[in-house]
Amino acid sequence: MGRVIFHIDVNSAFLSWEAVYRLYHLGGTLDLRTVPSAVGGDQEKRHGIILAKSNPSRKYGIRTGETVLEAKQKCPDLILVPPNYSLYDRSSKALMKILRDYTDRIELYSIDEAFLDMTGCSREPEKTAHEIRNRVREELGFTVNVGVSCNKLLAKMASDFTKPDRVHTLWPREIPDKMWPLPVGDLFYVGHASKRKLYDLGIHTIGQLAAMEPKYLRAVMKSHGILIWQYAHGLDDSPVVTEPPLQKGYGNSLTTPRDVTEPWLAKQFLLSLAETVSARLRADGAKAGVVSISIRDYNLVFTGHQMMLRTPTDLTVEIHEAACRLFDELWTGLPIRHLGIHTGAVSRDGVRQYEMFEKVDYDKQRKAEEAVDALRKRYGADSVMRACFLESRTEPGRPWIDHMGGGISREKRTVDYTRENVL
DNA sequence: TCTGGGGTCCTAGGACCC
DNA sequence: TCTGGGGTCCTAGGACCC
Repeated sequence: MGRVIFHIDVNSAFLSWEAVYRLYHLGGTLDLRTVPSAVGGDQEKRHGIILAKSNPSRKYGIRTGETVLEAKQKCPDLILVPPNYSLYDRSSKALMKILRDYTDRIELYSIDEAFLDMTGCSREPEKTAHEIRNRVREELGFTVNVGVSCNKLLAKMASDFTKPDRVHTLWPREIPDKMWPLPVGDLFYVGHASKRKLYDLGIHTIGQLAAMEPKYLRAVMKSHGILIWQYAHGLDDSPVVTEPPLQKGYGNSLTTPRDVTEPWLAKQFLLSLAETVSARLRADGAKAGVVSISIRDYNLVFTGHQMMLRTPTDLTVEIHEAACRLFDELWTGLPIRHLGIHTGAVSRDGVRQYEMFEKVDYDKQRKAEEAVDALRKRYGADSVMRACFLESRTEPGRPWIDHMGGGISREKRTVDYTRENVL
């Protein structure tokens, strides 16, 4: 007996959730979904890309990922709203709660997508799919597409057919009719680079890809060639994974409001990033054995540098120290647009190996950072702040570093808990 | 055209070991 | 001075997803 897999996909998730919020929680009268509108980042802070768009804005050729500026040029009347991640989190949880009424074999694929393993359910799959679709619309106010098939790949391809508020099947026998005529770039895991390679080979549709000799694809595209060839035939036996796998790494990165040319300022941004990364490590009881940084310069050229730590750590100070060393080794002096810290080689054994000559007293430092974590959890991220951030905030001519504190007031409590480690 | 931020996996090359 | 082959670890970079 074959499997039955659903893929649930929220239509224009960020935008729909904002639209519903404005209608039902703020009592607004305009439904953003009915006019050209989009969720986009703040241009002032150089975060200006389109994250989600309404259906009517499709007519203007607005695409997800393009700059807010481009979108505005295409449609001057475009209504832009800022992202609201806590709203998305709540909306996602409400959706998942409904889905759990149908099965507990759910894989949360992303904030707005899930796979359901419906194998063995007595009801007809399409009927259940329509019930889910209707319930989400009626109870939550936004719409979903449901893709129905026998594996995750086909279910996902199916949910991407016509939108919104639709159920589509893509059973294996339907592949030639429903999937093979599609442009090859629509296939899962055929991104920009693969698409270009395939076009160079004269492959424009999924059907043409399916007709290729897999050995040939392997020669051109390595193992990825085999993967997408299998996908073009609808082959996928990956299971619906209920338990989220342990995270392999923790990272934070940011586009600075303006290009950074001074090392001290770059290192201050790195401190801010080290704080959030290490707080997440501590919250998960994890330690990182590798620290890496990335720099994107004003020409948008990406570079990275990494190092192994002698001892895995979850301390802000140690991750920051490593990041600064890497920065000094990597930075060529070009103005910086984007900075990132990523950690890897994560261990979760809960013990700290002590070195012969510890630079910092781990236990003492760990307690201090833990105390700050607790305060921030209770009173908000801005409740505790390093003195260096306060000072730089008030330094004349640098008001733009503001965002690092999220706009704190000077009256708020500040604890400089690692004076000696501040730059 | 002037591109955010969070991840995962794969590959190639160099260092090093036997 | 020149020379093999196999294996592991580390790093850089690319590709993909949302």
